[in-house]
Amino acid sequence: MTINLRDRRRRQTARDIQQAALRVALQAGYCAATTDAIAAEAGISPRTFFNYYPNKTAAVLGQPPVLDTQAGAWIATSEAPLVDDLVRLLGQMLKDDSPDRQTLRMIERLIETTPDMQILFRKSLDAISFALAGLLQARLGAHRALEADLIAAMSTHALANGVRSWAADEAMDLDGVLDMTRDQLRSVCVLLG
Amino acid sequence: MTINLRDRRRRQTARDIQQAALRVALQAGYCAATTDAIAAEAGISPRTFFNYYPNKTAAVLGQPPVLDTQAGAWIATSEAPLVDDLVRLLGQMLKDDSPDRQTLRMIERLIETTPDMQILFRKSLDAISFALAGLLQARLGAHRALEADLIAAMSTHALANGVRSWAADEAMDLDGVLDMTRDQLRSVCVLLG
DNA sequence: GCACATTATTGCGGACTGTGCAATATTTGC
DNA sequence: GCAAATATTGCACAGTCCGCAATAATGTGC
Repeated sequence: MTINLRDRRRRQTARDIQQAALRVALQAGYCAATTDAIAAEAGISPRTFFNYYPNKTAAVLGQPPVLDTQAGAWIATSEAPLVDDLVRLLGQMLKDDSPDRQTLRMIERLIETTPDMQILFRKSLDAISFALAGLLQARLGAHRALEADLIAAMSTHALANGVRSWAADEAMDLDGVLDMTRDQLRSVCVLLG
Repeated sequence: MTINLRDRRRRQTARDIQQAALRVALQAGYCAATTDAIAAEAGISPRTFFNYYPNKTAAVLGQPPVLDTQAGAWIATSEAPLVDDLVRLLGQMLKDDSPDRQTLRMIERLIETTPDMQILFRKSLDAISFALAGLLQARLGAHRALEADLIAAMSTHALANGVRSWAADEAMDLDGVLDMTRDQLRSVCVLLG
């Protein structure tokens, strides 16, 4: 149990720091929220803050979901329609992550007051996009590398749109996010002819 | 001539600083390239550096092309296929910008050594994506806001792919970039079914 | 329980970024 | 050439982030 217990504590502390960061940032504004103030709010030393997060942005956004490329390798050989496979894969990831609505709402509010945060939010999803692009390239072939990249970027983008709606709408569940993601991708295809 | 002359000097200095920044970053690595070193290389004081660029990233990437929403408003009412209109609009912007192959190549090389730069490169194109999303929403309607966002993101992404190929391939011209952009968008539609 | 190994926390010092301000230099309009 | 506008610079300062070493906390084996 030793490792798990420590890890659990670590994750809890990381979450506490994120909550503190969001509270301070929402109250004082993102730029005015110094790492010192966040550390104070979280009840840790300024130095410890950087043991948990490399920078202020990471602390505010927390750890984004991770796309497990091992567990998603099936997509390379699947013969189901691509959109369905994409949504299935992203759904797998989303449920592993089980995001916290309250936290996401605070992030939402912060983005409203600090539009620059939106770019940082997207950036935090780039790791997913990159991993997904790799999987898609395995499916589509190296000659479709650029397209794989585009589809990956658009899919994570669509998922992010869905998650933001989910955070705002109490009545929505995670499957609703996936439905929304699928709808967006299909609509784009139709619109682009 | 007064304003134009000063402006020309300003733009030239900005370009000089960018070149200096790229030289230093390529030689020492992006992280190790301090703003002081860049200023020294450009022959200006460290303080003057920040009169031209808000930060090191901006200096390295230079000013990205700007999508003129006035000149692109026609897309809202056009009845041509969307892909064609998108490519036409982006082509208009690209030709206004007349990018410098040599500079882009240095950026390319920098991205190769510092993969994080790729994210920053994309981020520098977000302003285009945002402007384009606005135009597309005018065409598609507010109920398609999410899709407009997705199409805008994917289009600028595809254009960036094209420009990077153009920088690498001496035989390619700007129309080739646009052809590539169109091909990518079409392929994505086909692949997504 | 007890000593031990591992890990977490903290303080300190330092390099770097970015900004405001005021002094100085340069350019421009007349 | 003179006065106004603009650009450059030095200086001081707040803030970010990291390396290092000392200290505290926690889990392991006995």
